Amino acid sequence: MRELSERQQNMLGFIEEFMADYGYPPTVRDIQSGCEISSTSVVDYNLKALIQKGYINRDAEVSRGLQLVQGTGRHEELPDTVAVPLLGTIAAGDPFPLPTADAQGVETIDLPQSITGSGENLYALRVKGESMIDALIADGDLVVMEQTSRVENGQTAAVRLKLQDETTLKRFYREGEQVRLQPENSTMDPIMCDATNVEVLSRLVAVWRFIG
Amino acid sequence: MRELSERQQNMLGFIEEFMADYGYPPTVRDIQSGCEISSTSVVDYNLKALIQKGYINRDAEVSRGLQLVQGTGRHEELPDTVAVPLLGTIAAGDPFPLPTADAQGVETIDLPQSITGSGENLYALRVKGESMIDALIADGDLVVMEQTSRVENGQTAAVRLKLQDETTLKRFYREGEQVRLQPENSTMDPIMCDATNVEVLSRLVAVWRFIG
DNA sequence: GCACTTTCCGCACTAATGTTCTGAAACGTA
DNA sequence: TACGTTTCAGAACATTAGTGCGGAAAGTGC
Repeated sequence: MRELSERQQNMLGFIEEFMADYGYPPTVRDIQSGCEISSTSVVDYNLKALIQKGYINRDAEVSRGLQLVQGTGRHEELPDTVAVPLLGTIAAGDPFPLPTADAQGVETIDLPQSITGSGENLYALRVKGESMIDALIADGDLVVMEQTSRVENGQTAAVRLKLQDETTLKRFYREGEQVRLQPENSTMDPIMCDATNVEVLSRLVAVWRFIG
Repeated sequence: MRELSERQQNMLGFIEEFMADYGYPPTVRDIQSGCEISSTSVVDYNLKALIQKGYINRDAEVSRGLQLVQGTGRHEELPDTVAVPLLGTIAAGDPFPLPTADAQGVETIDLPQSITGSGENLYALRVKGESMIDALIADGDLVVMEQTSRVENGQTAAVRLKLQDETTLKRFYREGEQVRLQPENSTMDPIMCDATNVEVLSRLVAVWRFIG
């Protein structure tokens, strides 16, 4: 994607604006007057440049035959939501699931992009039972996890205790050679264990409880 | 919005399809061949009918000068998200806020339409402090409420105890002349009180906890 | 300066395209 | 059947609008 001259930027902006206003693309002469260009052939010349550089498509001999190429505009709308795969349920005692290669036909849930960001490495699980009540997560809640092996102190993570072969969701604090795993619920006591015994599986990104 | 003849329905469908395919509207002759119509004047005639009936707009003497009128199409996409007003914070002891007439400039949060439904009467509050820990709601959580005075048994609602002048968020069970208010956290005891002393303010629809 | 490329200009040409006119067919109603 | 309205047909017309050509201006590297 090469750079655009000032005139080409003007034209591209005008085309975007025009299409938003009118719902159909401008003619060569619309662009000419809109961008104060002295000749239609100059518009044609720069439209060809825009095609060459991959910003628009154009159907020959078709009036208003312009199409904006997706992903190049400055004023494009981002999709409102990201589809996050819902990989199943997590129940007390179950090993914490990890995302597998995207199987087709997996159920997904839509989450606002403003919250999920890019949605990379995210997956969701439905919580079954009271196993996470100490993390203020109830039966039926939806938890959104990000698969990662690195968490910051104070973040909530799904961790596996290797020796005990247990998986649990706790706040994670590295304290020297030790790791402190702190339940969300302040009335419960933290667990201390050796850092080598702790494997971080994923990070809690969000909890979504929806009451019909 | 009057009814359309078969030909007009065909034409409208063709226009929608064409615009989805090409990104710009069809010409009169595109419609003519696409709908197998024998004359451009017939297309023109029926376009005028579609304008008359409110399905499209048309700019005179402008090639491809068609615009679909919003809200009339069969294949239109619904918006992905609903903007729910974020009316402020709720802290321990505060009276539970109720939505006021839509003040302009209120911050909003986008929630997926699949979850919120129409979004009628919904508003959101940021939870401050541990006041709702017994409802499994943590500091910083976002609660989505629906303003209503009617709740079903077992739903979680914001209720005001008139005599005590207290507001609280509990599961609501009507039991004859009494109301049982049950904390979400099963280790805590329910409150029983007289039905006349309980005013339902709003219903908990969702809890959203997001960890940066 | 000189050669070369990029960009611009004005204009003319022609295809694309909306519009209109006359009349006919189809349809409903008295 | 007679009449008015709606819809369709075919053709011609008038703009609209894309394209191409010769040449000029502006920038670039030697």
